[in-house]
Amino acid sequence: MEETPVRLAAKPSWLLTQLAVHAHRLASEGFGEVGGRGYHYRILAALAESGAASQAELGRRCTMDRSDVVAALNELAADDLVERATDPHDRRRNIVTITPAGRRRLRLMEQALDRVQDDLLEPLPLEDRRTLTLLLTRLLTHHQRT
Amino acid sequence: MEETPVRLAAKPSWLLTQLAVHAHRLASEGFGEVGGRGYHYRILAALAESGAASQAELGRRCTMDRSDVVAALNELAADDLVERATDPHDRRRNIVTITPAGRRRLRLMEQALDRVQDDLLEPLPLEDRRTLTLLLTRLLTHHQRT
DNA sequence: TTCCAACATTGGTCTCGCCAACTATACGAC
DNA sequence: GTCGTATAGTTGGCGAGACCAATGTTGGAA
Repeated sequence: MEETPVRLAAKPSWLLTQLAVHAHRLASEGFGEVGGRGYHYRILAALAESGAASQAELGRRCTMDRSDVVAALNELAADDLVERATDPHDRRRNIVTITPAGRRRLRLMEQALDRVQDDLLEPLPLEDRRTLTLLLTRLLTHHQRT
Repeated sequence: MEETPVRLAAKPSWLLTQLAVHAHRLASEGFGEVGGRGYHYRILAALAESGAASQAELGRRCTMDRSDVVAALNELAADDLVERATDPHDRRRNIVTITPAGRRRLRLMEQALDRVQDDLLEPLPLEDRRTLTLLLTRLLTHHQRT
Protein backbone atom coordinates (compact mmCIF):
# COMPACT_ATOMS: atom_id res chain seq x y z
CA MET A 1 0.00 0.00 0.00
CA GLU A 2 2.99 2.24 0.33
CA GLU A 3 5.51 0.58 -1.90
CA THR A 4 7.84 2.50 -4.12
CA PRO A 5 7.39 1.45 -7.76
CA VAL A 6 10.03 -1.15 -8.68
CA ARG A 7 10.59 0.86 -11.84
CA LEU A 8 12.13 3.39 -9.51
CA ALA A 9 13.59 1.26 -6.76
CA ALA A 10 15.62 -0.76 -9.23
CA LYS A 11 17.34 2.19 -10.88
CA PRO A 12 20.79 3.15 -9.60
CA SER A 13 20.02 6.79 -10.35
CA TRP A 14 17.03 6.55 -8.02
CA LEU A 15 18.99 4.83 -5.27
CA LEU A 16 21.71 7.40 -5.59
CA THR A 17 19.57 10.51 -5.57
CA GLN A 18 17.27 9.28 -2.82
CA LEU A 19 20.15 8.26 -0.64
CA ALA A 20 21.72 11.63 -1.32
CA VAL A 21 18.56 13.21 0.06
CA HIS A 22 19.06 11.35 3.31
CA ALA A 23 22.75 12.21 3.36
CA HIS A 24 21.94 15.85 2.73
CA ARG A 25 19.32 15.90 5.43
CA LEU A 26 21.69 14.37 7.96
CA ALA A 27 24.42 16.82 7.01
CA SER A 28 22.06 19.79 7.21
CA GLU A 29 20.94 18.75 10.67
CA GLY A 30 24.55 18.36 11.75
CA PHE A 31 25.60 21.68 10.29
CA GLY A 32 22.51 23.37 11.65
CA GLU A 33 23.58 22.55 15.19
CA VAL A 34 26.90 24.34 14.80
CA GLY A 35 25.77 27.01 12.31
CA GLY A 36 26.31 27.23 8.60
CA ARG A 37 25.55 24.96 5.69
CA GLY A 38 27.20 22.86 3.02
CA TYR A 39 28.69 25.65 0.98
CA HIS A 40 30.33 27.12 4.08
CA TYR A 41 31.95 23.85 4.99
CA ARG A 42 33.31 23.33 1.50
CA ILE A 43 35.01 26.71 1.45
CA LEU A 44 36.41 26.50 4.96
CA ALA A 45 37.75 23.02 4.25
CA ALA A 46 39.41 24.15 1.02
CA LEU A 47 41.01 27.13 2.73
CA ALA A 48 42.29 25.11 5.67
CA GLU A 49 43.68 22.44 3.41
CA SER A 50 45.33 24.34 0.57
CA GLY A 51 45.75 27.75 2.12
CA ALA A 52 44.52 31.14 0.98
CA ALA A 53 43.04 31.28 -2.50
CA SER A 54 41.18 33.51 -4.89
CA GLN A 55 37.44 33.14 -5.15
CA ALA A 56 37.61 31.66 -8.62
CA GLU A 57 40.05 29.06 -7.38
CA LEU A 58 37.76 28.23 -4.46
CA GLY A 59 34.92 27.74 -6.87
CA ARG A 60 36.92 25.30 -8.93
CA ARG A 61 38.11 23.36 -5.91
CA CYS A 62 34.70 23.10 -4.31
CA THR A 63 32.66 22.55 -7.48
CA MET A 64 30.78 25.76 -6.89
CA ASP A 65 29.63 28.51 -9.20
CA ARG A 66 31.54 31.76 -8.70
CA SER A 67 28.35 33.61 -7.85
CA ASP A 68 27.62 31.12 -5.10
CA VAL A 69 31.15 31.54 -3.80
CA VAL A 70 30.48 35.27 -3.49
CA ALA A 71 27.31 34.72 -1.49
CA ALA A 72 28.82 32.11 0.81
CA LEU A 73 31.88 34.28 1.36
CA ASN A 74 29.70 37.24 2.29
CA GLU A 75 28.06 35.14 4.97
CA LEU A 76 31.33 33.72 6.23
CA ALA A 77 32.94 37.17 6.30
CA ALA A 78 29.97 38.57 8.22
CA ASP A 79 30.80 36.11 11.00
CA ASP A 80 34.53 36.84 10.75
CA LEU A 81 35.27 33.27 9.74
CA VAL A 82 37.13 34.40 6.66
CA GLU A 83 38.86 37.54 5.35
CA ARG A 84 38.95 39.07 1.89
CA ALA A 85 41.88 41.16 0.62
CA THR A 86 42.61 42.25 -2.92
CA ASP A 87 45.71 40.63 -4.36
CA PRO A 88 48.40 43.32 -4.80
CA HIS A 89 49.90 41.41 -7.73
CA ASP A 90 46.58 41.08 -9.55
CA ARG A 91 43.94 43.52 -8.52
CA ARG A 92 41.19 41.49 -10.12
CA ARG A 93 41.63 38.82 -7.51
CA ASN A 94 40.48 38.62 -3.93
CA ILE A 95 42.73 36.62 -1.69
CA VAL A 96 40.58 34.79 0.82
CA THR A 97 42.03 33.72 4.15
CA ILE A 98 40.54 31.63 6.92
CA THR A 99 40.57 33.20 10.39
CA PRO A 100 41.16 31.44 13.74
CA ALA A 101 37.42 31.64 14.33
CA GLY A 102 36.98 30.05 10.91
CA ARG A 103 39.22 27.16 11.90
CA ARG A 104 37.23 26.65 15.07
CA ARG A 105 34.00 26.63 13.10
CA LEU A 106 35.51 24.19 10.64
CA ARG A 107 36.46 21.82 13.46
CA LEU A 108 32.90 21.84 14.73
CA MET A 109 31.44 21.22 11.29
CA GLU A 110 34.00 18.48 10.75
CA GLN A 111 32.94 16.66 13.89
CA ALA A 112 29.28 16.98 12.99
CA LEU A 113 29.99 15.64 9.53
CA ASP A 114 31.93 12.69 10.89
CA ARG A 115 28.92 11.69 12.94
CA VAL A 116 26.85 11.96 9.80
CA GLN A 117 29.04 9.42 8.03
CA ASP A 118 28.44 6.96 10.81
CA ASP A 119 24.70 7.46 10.70
CA LEU A 120 24.70 7.20 6.95
CA LEU A 121 26.66 3.96 6.73
CA GLU A 122 25.35 2.46 9.94
CA PRO A 123 23.93 -0.76 8.48
CA LEU A 124 27.12 -1.61 6.57
CA PRO A 125 30.14 -3.45 8.04
CA LEU A 126 33.54 -1.84 7.52
CA GLU A 127 34.44 -3.96 4.53
CA ASP A 128 31.28 -2.98 2.67
CA ARG A 129 31.83 0.66 3.52
CA ARG A 130 35.22 0.50 1.88
CA THR A 131 33.80 -1.20 -1.20
CA LEU A 132 31.06 1.37 -1.50
CA THR A 133 33.48 4.28 -1.12
CA LEU A 134 35.70 2.79 -3.77
CA LEU A 135 32.90 2.29 -6.28
CA LEU A 136 31.49 5.75 -5.71
CA THR A 137 34.93 7.30 -6.09
CA ARG A 138 35.44 5.51 -9.37
CA LEU A 139 32.16 6.79 -10.71
CA LEU A 140 32.62 10.33 -9.47
CA THR A 141 36.11 10.80 -10.87
CA HIS A 142 34.85 9.49 -14.18
CA HIS A 143 31.99 11.95 -14.35
CA GLN A 144 34.13 14.83 -13.18
CA ARG A 145 36.43 14.42 -16.15
CA THR A 146 33.53 14.15 -18.53
CA MET B 1 45.67 23.57 -8.37
CA GLU B 2 42.12 22.43 -8.80
CA GLU B 3 41.92 19.57 -6.39
CA THR B 4 38.91 18.95 -4.25
CA PRO B 5 39.87 18.99 -0.55
CA VAL B 6 40.46 15.43 0.65
CA ARG B 7 38.35 16.32 3.66
CA LEU B 8 35.50 16.31 1.19
CA ALA B 9 36.55 13.73 -1.35
CA ALA B 10 36.97 11.07 1.33
CA LYS B 11 33.51 11.43 2.82
CA PRO B 12 30.82 9.02 1.61
CA SER B 13 28.22 11.73 2.04
CA TRP B 14 30.19 13.91 -0.36
CA LEU B 15 30.63 11.15 -2.91
CA LEU B 16 26.96 10.35 -2.69
CA THR B 17 25.62 13.86 -3.00
CA GLN B 18 28.03 14.87 -5.75
CA LEU B 19 27.33 11.74 -7.73
CA ALA B 20 23.65 12.39 -7.23
CA VAL B 21 24.17 15.76 -8.86
CA HIS B 22 25.55 14.07 -11.95
CA ALA B 23 22.76 11.48 -11.90
CA HIS B 24 20.19 14.21 -11.56
CA ARG B 25 21.70 16.21 -14.38
CA LEU B 26 21.74 13.20 -16.69
CA ALA B 27 18.15 12.39 -15.80
CA SER B 28 17.03 15.97 -16.34
CA GLU B 29 18.63 16.03 -19.76
CA GLY B 30 16.98 12.74 -20.65
CA PHE B 31 13.58 13.84 -19.39
CA GLY B 32 13.97 17.22 -21.03
CA GLU B 33 14.19 15.59 -24.43
CA VAL B 34 10.83 13.88 -24.03
CA GLY B 35 9.18 16.51 -21.81
CA GLY B 36 8.55 16.48 -18.10
CA ARG B 37 10.77 16.10 -15.06
CA GLY B 38 11.50 13.77 -12.19
CA TYR B 39 8.29 14.30 -10.26
CA HIS B 40 6.25 13.53 -13.36
CA TYR B 41 8.05 10.28 -13.96
CA ARG B 42 7.59 9.13 -10.39
CA ILE B 43 3.87 9.66 -10.50
CA LEU B 44 3.33 8.10 -13.91
CA ALA B 45 5.42 5.10 -12.90
CA ALA B 46 3.45 4.63 -9.70
CA LEU B 47 0.14 4.87 -11.53
CA ALA B 48 1.16 2.43 -14.25
CA GLU B 49 2.49 -0.03 -11.75
CA SER B 50 -0.06 -0.10 -8.97
CA GLY B 51 -3.06 1.37 -10.72
CA ALA B 52 -5.17 4.40 -9.89
CA ALA B 53 -4.58 5.96 -6.52
CA SER B 54 -5.42 8.95 -4.36
CA GLN B 55 -3.00 11.84 -4.24
CA ALA B 56 -1.99 11.10 -0.68
CA GLU B 57 -1.19 7.54 -1.65
CA LEU B 58 0.88 8.72 -4.60
CA GLY B 59 2.82 10.97 -2.29
CA ARG B 60 3.63 8.08 0.03
CA ARG B 61 4.62 5.79 -2.82
CA CYS B 62 6.84 8.33 -4.53
CA THR B 63 8.35 9.93 -1.44
CA MET B 64 6.80 13.24 -2.31
CA ASP B 65 5.14 15.90 -0.24
CA ARG B 66 1.40 16.14 -0.90
CA SER B 67 1.69 19.74 -1.98
CA ASP B 68 4.26 18.75 -4.59
CA VAL B 69 1.95 15.99 -5.78
CA VAL B 70 -0.73 18.61 -6.36
CA ALA B 71 1.58 20.76 -8.47
CA ALA B 72 2.94 17.87 -10.52
CA LEU B 73 -0.57 16.54 -11.09
CA ASN B 74 -1.74 19.93 -12.31
CA GLU B 75 1.00 19.88 -14.91
CA LEU B 76 0.34 16.28 -15.93
CA ALA B 77 -3.40 16.88 -16.16
CA ALA B 78 -2.83 19.97 -18.32
CA ASP B 79 -1.19 17.68 -20.88
CA ASP B 80 -3.93 15.04 -20.48
CA LEU B 81 -1.44 12.50 -19.15
CA VAL B 82 -3.56 11.79 -16.08
CA GLU B 83 -7.13 12.33 -14.95
CA ARG B 84 -8.51 13.40 -11.61
CA ALA B 85 -11.90 12.31 -10.36
CA THR B 86 -13.34 12.61 -6.87
CA ASP B 87 -13.83 9.27 -5.20
CA PRO B 88 -17.61 8.64 -4.88
CA HIS B 89 -17.00 6.50 -1.79
CA ASP B 90 -14.88 9.14 -0.08
CA ARG B 91 -15.31 12.63 -1.36
CA ARG B 92 -12.14 13.83 0.28
CA ARG B 93 -10.09 11.76 -2.12
CA ASN B 94 -9.19 12.36 -5.72
CA ILE B 95 -8.76 9.20 -7.72
CA VAL B 96 -5.95 9.72 -10.18
CA THR B 97 -5.79 7.65 -13.35
CA ILE B 98 -3.17 7.45 -16.04
CA THR B 99 -4.38 8.03 -19.59
CA PRO B 100 -3.16 6.29 -22.77
CA ALA B 101 -1.17 9.44 -23.55
CA GLY B 102 0.28 9.16 -20.06
CA ARG B 103 1.41 5.62 -20.74
CA ARG B 104 3.06 6.70 -23.96
CA ARG B 105 4.85 9.50 -22.17
CA LEU B 106 5.92 7.07 -19.46
CA ARG B 107 7.43 4.74 -22.06
CA LEU B 108 9.47 7.58 -23.48
CA MET B 109 10.70 8.69 -20.08
CA GLU B 110 11.48 5.09 -19.23
CA GLN B 111 13.68 4.71 -22.28
CA ALA B 112 15.45 7.98 -21.58
CA LEU B 113 16.05 6.91 -18.00
CA ASP B 114 17.45 3.55 -19.05
CA ARG B 115 20.03 5.32 -21.17
CA VAL B 116 20.87 7.43 -18.14
CA GLN B 117 21.69 4.34 -16.09
CA ASP B 118 24.19 3.27 -18.72
CA ASP B 119 25.84 6.65 -18.81
CA LEU B 120 25.93 6.81 -15.05
CA LEU B 121 27.50 3.40 -14.50
CA GLU B 122 29.60 3.42 -17.63
CA PRO B 123 33.02 2.91 -16.01
CA LEU B 124 31.87 -0.06 -13.92
CA PRO B 125 31.76 -3.68 -15.11
CA LEU B 126 28.51 -5.56 -14.59
CA GLU B 127 29.67 -7.27 -11.43
CA ASP B 128 30.54 -3.98 -9.77
CA ARG B 129 27.24 -2.48 -10.87
CA ARG B 130 25.42 -5.24 -9.07
CA THR B 131 27.50 -4.80 -5.96
CA LEU B 132 26.88 -1.07 -5.93
CA THR B 133 23.15 -1.47 -6.44
CA LEU B 134 23.03 -3.96 -3.61
CA LEU B 135 24.92 -1.74 -1.18
CA LEU B 136 22.85 1.31 -2.06
CA THR B 137 19.64 -0.64 -1.66
CA ARG B 138 20.71 -1.83 1.76
CA LEU B 139 21.42 1.71 2.87
CA LEU B 140 18.28 3.20 1.38
CA THR B 141 15.88 0.67 2.87
CA HIS B 142 17.54 1.22 6.24
CA HIS B 143 17.09 4.98 6.11
CA GLN B 144 13.55 4.73 4.82
CA ARG B 145 12.52 2.79 7.89
CA THR B 146 14.28 5.19 10.20
C1' DT C 1 -23.12 14.93 17.86
C1' DT C 2 -18.78 15.93 18.74
C1' DC C 3 -14.16 15.53 17.90
C1' DC C 4 -10.25 13.88 15.69
C1' DA C 5 -7.91 12.18 11.52
C1' DA C 6 -7.13 12.18 6.73
C1' DC C 7 -7.40 14.58 2.31
C1' DA C 8 -6.53 18.31 -1.17
C1' DT C 9 -4.92 22.81 -1.80
C1' DT C 10 -2.40 27.24 -1.30
C1' DG C 11 1.62 29.63 -0.47
C1' DG C 12 5.89 30.03 1.28
C1' DT C 13 11.03 28.56 2.54
C1' DC C 14 15.65 26.51 1.95
C1' DT C 15 19.62 24.39 -0.46
C1' DC C 16 21.97 23.51 -4.34
C1' DG C 17 23.24 24.11 -9.04
C1' DC C 18 23.38 27.08 -12.94
C1' DC C 19 23.21 31.09 -16.28
C1' DA C 20 23.46 35.88 -18.17
C1' DA C 21 25.18 40.36 -17.84
C1' DC C 22 28.25 43.83 -16.26
C1' DT C 23 32.69 46.05 -14.65
C1' DA C 24 37.50 45.97 -13.78
C1' DT C 25 41.87 44.25 -14.54
C1' DA C 26 45.64 41.57 -16.86
C1' DC C 27 48.06 40.09 -20.77
C1' DG C 28 49.44 38.89 -25.41
C1' DA C 29 49.52 40.14 -30.39
C1' DC C 30 50.13 43.61 -33.35
C1' DG D 1 51.18 51.83 -26.94
C1' DT D 2 46.59 50.02 -28.40
C1' DC D 3 43.33 46.47 -29.27
C1' DG D 4 41.23 42.23 -28.37
C1' DT D 5 40.64 38.50 -25.44
C1' DA D 6 40.52 36.19 -21.13
C1' DT D 7 39.83 36.15 -16.34
C1' DA D 8 37.95 37.92 -11.76
C1' DG D 9 34.33 39.49 -8.91
C1' DT D 10 29.54 40.91 -8.46
C1' DT D 11 24.53 41.19 -9.10
C1' DG D 12 20.23 39.20 -10.18
C1' DG D 13 17.58 35.64 -11.60
C1' DC D 14 15.81 30.70 -12.45
C1' DG D 15 14.51 25.78 -11.75
C1' DA D 16 14.33 21.40 -9.29
C1' DG D 17 13.68 19.06 -5.24
C1' DA D 18 12.40 18.65 -0.48
C1' DC D 19 9.81 20.49 3.13
C1' DC D 20 6.46 23.15 6.30
C1' DA D 21 2.29 25.67 7.98
C1' DA D 22 -2.43 26.92 7.48
C1' DT D 23 -7.09 26.20 5.60
C1' DG D 24 -11.36 23.93 4.51
C1' DT D 25 -13.66 19.70 3.64
C1' DT D 26 -15.08 15.10 4.63
C1' DG D 27 -15.15 10.43 7.24
C1' DG D 28 -15.38 7.89 11.00
C1' DA D 29 -15.08 6.68 15.74
C1' DA D 30 -16.13 7.82 20.60
